[in-house]
Amino acid sequence: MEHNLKEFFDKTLKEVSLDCTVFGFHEGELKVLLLRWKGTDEWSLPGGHILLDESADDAANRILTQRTGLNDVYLQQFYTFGNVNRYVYHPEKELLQKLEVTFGKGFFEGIIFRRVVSIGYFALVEFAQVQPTPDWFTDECRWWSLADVPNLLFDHNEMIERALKALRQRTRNHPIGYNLLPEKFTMPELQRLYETILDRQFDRRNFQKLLMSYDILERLDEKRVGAANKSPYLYRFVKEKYEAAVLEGVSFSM
Amino acid sequence: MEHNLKEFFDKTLKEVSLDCTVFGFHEGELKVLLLRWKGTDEWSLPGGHILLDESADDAANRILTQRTGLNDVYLQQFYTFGNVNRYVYHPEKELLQKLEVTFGKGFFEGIIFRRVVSIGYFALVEFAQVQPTPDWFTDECRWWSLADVPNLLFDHNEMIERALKALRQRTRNHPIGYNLLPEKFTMPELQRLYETILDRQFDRRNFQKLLMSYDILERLDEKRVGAANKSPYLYRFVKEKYEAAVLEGVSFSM
DNA sequence: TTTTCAATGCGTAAATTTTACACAAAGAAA
DNA sequence: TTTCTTTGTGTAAAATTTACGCATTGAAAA
Repeated sequence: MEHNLKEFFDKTLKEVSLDCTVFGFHEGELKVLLLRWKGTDEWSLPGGHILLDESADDAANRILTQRTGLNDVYLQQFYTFGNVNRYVYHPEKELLQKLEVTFGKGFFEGIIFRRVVSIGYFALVEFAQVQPTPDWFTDECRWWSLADVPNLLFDHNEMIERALKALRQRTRNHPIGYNLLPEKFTMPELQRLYETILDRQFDRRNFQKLLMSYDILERLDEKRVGAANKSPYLYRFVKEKYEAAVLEGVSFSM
Repeated sequence: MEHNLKEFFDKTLKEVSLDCTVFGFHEGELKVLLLRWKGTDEWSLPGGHILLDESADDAANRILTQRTGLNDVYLQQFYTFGNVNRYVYHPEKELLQKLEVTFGKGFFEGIIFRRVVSIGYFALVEFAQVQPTPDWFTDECRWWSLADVPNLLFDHNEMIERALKALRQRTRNHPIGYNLLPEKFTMPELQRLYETILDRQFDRRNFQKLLMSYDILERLDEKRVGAANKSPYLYRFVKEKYEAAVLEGVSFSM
């Protein structure tokens, strides 16, 4: 490098992309949004490239909006994936052949399937609000239960694993739920969310005590009716207090 | 994008770099390694590009070795900087002019000073072991006390801030010190390290109790002599136990 | 209509963890 | 020899976290 700058520069990496692990919570399970590539059975995370006049965060937001129809979702960068072999974990060659049947021979020449560095984001969204929308490379976009996620393209299984770790980390230091639950919810539902994310059980009374101590929840005069048991109260986050707690951080110490 | 893939692709970002915040600990202060650009008074973090056959981590290690002479330093990726304006925080234009005096007009054309995404790493090194070494763009490399760091080029001040936050976060969840202290050290020295990183004071007795509870330290039969006070014992990390604690994590709960 | 069953609402005591705190001894410098 | 700074050491109080049981509700089943 020291002797020929331009020569060195030609030997350096010239691509960045970005991939999002979109978490939703439904029927007591964490879900992630996956895309099926055109003419194949291969799935991957939603992702894309950064435009020249766009920050990485803007790009993540744009891509998220395109895939979910939602505008203001919680988005957090958690890791940048820069392994040399991150594109050869899985049978991409066959994938490329299948894709060329759909898109035409040589279509991807020098465009995709070169090695790139990818910035990993995770998003938290309200499951019911999402309109899963495939992109130009894919013809299906749908939720998968975390437990059922198949072998994904590239290093996307590792991405989900790391995203989950980052989500757990965040859950231990910040309030969570405003982004994943509907406006009104019961205390047991909130507890189930925490239990699902952290993969542990908590004592009902201690959980309620701790969450109420954050002073971000308001108990409503409504109850959820319909189930074969005592009707639980509905709660709602007090937005300003919740946001203050997000900024300050809280310790979920169970 | 949906209609012309290649056209879209031309509008996307094509550069990645990487910058390292190298932390050392000396005379009770945290230090960072900075580089002064040739023919200027402008300083920046050490950084560089990723080679085509290299992972991001490998690149960080290579760059670190080049700047410090050290081989196995603790390195951790903490954030990827992707703001649109990350190259226009500071007066780069004048910088470019000054650099062209040194390097020749047009030398950097299309090579540096375009917008790039940069992966931020921080490194922890043993201060006394480092041989600060400038790179091809710079003619000085030296330690700066964190408190004295000047206005840096690009978004490097923000990088250091975030690196410090990440270091604090790590210090709260993992043992630290093996990477920053010499082989043998006293308990008060270790305490000062923690106090410096976390910017707080701790009670001597409680600190010792907590650190010893991690079961990663061995008290030697030696003492540090020379100071005008009672000679403190020397301690050393038990490597295997330290590494186990790094993997498992410990909570620094003071 | 009555009974059953699963889930909810609610408070206190025990255990653990964290914090606060003081005095005697060492060793160089004055 | 005295002074001064820093070290080594343990216990009690406070705060936090964990454990735990019973009466009530409401739909479903009998």
